[in-house]
Amino acid sequence: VTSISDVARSAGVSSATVSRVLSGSDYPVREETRQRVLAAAGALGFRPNRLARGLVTARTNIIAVIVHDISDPYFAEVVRAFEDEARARGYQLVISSSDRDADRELEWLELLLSYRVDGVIFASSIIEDRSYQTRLRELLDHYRTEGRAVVRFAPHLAAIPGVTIDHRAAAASMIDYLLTLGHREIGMLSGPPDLRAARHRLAGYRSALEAAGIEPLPHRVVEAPFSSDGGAHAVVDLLARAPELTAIFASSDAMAIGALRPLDQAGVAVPKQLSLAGFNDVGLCRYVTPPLTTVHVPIRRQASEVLDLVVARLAGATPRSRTVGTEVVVRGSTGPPRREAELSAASQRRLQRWAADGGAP
Amino acid sequence: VTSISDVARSAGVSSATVSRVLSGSDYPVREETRQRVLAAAGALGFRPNRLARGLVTARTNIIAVIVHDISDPYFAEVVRAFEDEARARGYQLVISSSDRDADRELEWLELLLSYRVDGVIFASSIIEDRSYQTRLRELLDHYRTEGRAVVRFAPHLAAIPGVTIDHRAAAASMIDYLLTLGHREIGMLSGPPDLRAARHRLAGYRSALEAAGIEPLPHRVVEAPFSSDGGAHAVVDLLARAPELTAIFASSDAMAIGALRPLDQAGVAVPKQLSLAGFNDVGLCRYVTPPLTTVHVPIRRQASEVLDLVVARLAGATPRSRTVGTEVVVRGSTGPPRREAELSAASQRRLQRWAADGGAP
DNA sequence: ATGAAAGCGCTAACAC
DNA sequence: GTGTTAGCGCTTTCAT
Repeated sequence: VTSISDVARSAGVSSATVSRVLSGSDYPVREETRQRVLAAAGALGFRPNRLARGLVTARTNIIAVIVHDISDPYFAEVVRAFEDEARARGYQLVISSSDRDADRELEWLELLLSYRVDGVIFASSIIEDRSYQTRLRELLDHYRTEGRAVVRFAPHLAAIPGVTIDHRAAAASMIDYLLTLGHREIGMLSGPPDLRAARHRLAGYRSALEAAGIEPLPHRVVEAPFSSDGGAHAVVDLLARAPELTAIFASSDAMAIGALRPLDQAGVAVPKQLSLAGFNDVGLCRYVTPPLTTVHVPIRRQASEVLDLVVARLAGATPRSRTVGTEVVVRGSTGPPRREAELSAASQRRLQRWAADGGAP
Repeated sequence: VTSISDVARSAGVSSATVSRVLSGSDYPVREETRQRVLAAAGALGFRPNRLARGLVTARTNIIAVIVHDISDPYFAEVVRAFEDEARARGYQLVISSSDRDADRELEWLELLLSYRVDGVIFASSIIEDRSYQTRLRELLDHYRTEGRAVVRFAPHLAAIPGVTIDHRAAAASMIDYLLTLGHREIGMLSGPPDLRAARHRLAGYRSALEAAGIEPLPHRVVEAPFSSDGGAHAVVDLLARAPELTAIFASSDAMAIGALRPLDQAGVAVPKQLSLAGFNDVGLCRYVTPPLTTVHVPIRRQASEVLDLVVARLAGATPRSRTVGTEVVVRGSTGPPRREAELSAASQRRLQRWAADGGAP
């Protein structure tokens, strides 16, 4: 209701002076005048209108982050990290779940552009879809020409600068660890094949096995959504196809945690009869039973560096992409392989029954 | 880069006409003219500047939601629900984690006001702090006079319309259920006492016990943060003080899930030796071991109704608050009480040791 | 049905 | 060091 000219009148100065004081400009203003403005603004409870400011400066101090699904614990942690880092740099965060829906994501990017957000962070892996990528490139051109920052936190368009992990190497490191434990029959709960991150992790699984002289058998991999539900159903499928497995690497912690449920129900002891590992190291890994061995991803550091890239881009620099390291965190869900060649027939039956019962707890 | 006047020129009409066509106004425009405008806008790839629009209409189509911590699985689900509901109504969502920090929350409210968000949803329980509440009321007055919507999803200022659950009754219903199972020594892992939701749940616990003729003993309640970490440490404390407990009601699922860890480590079988129940029914409850008995909260419905309130407020109505029901969901973490009076000395020692080891998994 | 013009609240030249 | 003024891109009277 109260505008800059009200403050100006009240302080007996021009609106330009008020703006210079209140916008944090480094324009010289006499100390006494400055105090008068500040006092008037305080007395009037003045809040500058950010829309008006954004309209003239073409900067909003808003950064958008696009994730697949904010309700996924991993993304929730990621968003939180971004929020803290953004705040520390004076930016606000807008979030959006794309649900891995290409159209929705594009629609969002257009909308964000019309809100003149300063930058967009892709925290979700790129969707492998031709027409999406073409449209995407067009939009990104708009962002570029307007001097807005586009940065990636996940494997996305290579042209976008970003701070990512090496999903392939990270997955391979976990497989290497399982090999060290003595496992040879290792299966994988892979993520959605249209997501680059999922494909990279799968590639890491395969290459690590090959490097150890083990053929990566197709029936030992099953694809599912990155969710607990996905993991729960997928593990039943996988063990039906490949009862010889002594270890399973899940492409996400959520999947691994989901897999624990039917295994527990069917009396398959983890890690005694079957080792299970996840990916991401969400906070929850420490709290499930057994605590989950997983690939630790340094989310906060990654987020911090991503924000640095955003700031650099906005300052006109052309920063280079970086990769941050991951490491295997050993907890209770992995151990040496069991001696028997196959999971007991009884366990297998119980697993099937669990699935037949609709996966009830 | 391209503005409404570019479109106007290209279509051979005035910018007013373009605005009328593109802003979805119901102002009459000849069909042929409308088509010409649409074609020109399409050809130019025109995106209206939302800041400019917001500056004149004083509406941004942005709704802010304030939660305590987006990385908490419960709030992550809540935010997701809001996101979907907001999108369905043509609004965008800005989120903010207040971390239960009064100053930060107030700062946010000011900032949101300066961004001219159409509404604010308090998804987090009010902080019991005098000076905070005074400042809060002032700010809310600003929101009111500017015709912006402020709605609550959690127990907050009673003056704010909202859709909430009855935390007291919900907690009592869980205690009633435990009583039905035969428990008499029931403890509680309560949340932060400065949060109204936590206090309401505690009150429900007490009143349910009293109604059953059981004195609610103070040493059977321990307060902790709503997190898994909080629950893990608190359960150790609680059982040290009250080894006679046969059941524990945790004020949040995260706490309950956290509590499972030390219990498992110490060999305290859940529910055989100790029943454990949570609150909220986050997706994860189904996947922990054992699956968690908890109070189901209809988040999506609640979120949907909250958005309805927001829309109603923005339309000038003064909708009334509503309460939605909750229900006890029985899963595997609760059962009849054990026969022994106390937890075994060995278990107690192991619990202590777990804590002494720094709560390592 | 359409256009001209006056702002919305702010910043950024430019003048003094 | 301070004030004047011209927009930023849009919506909205008010004419016509």
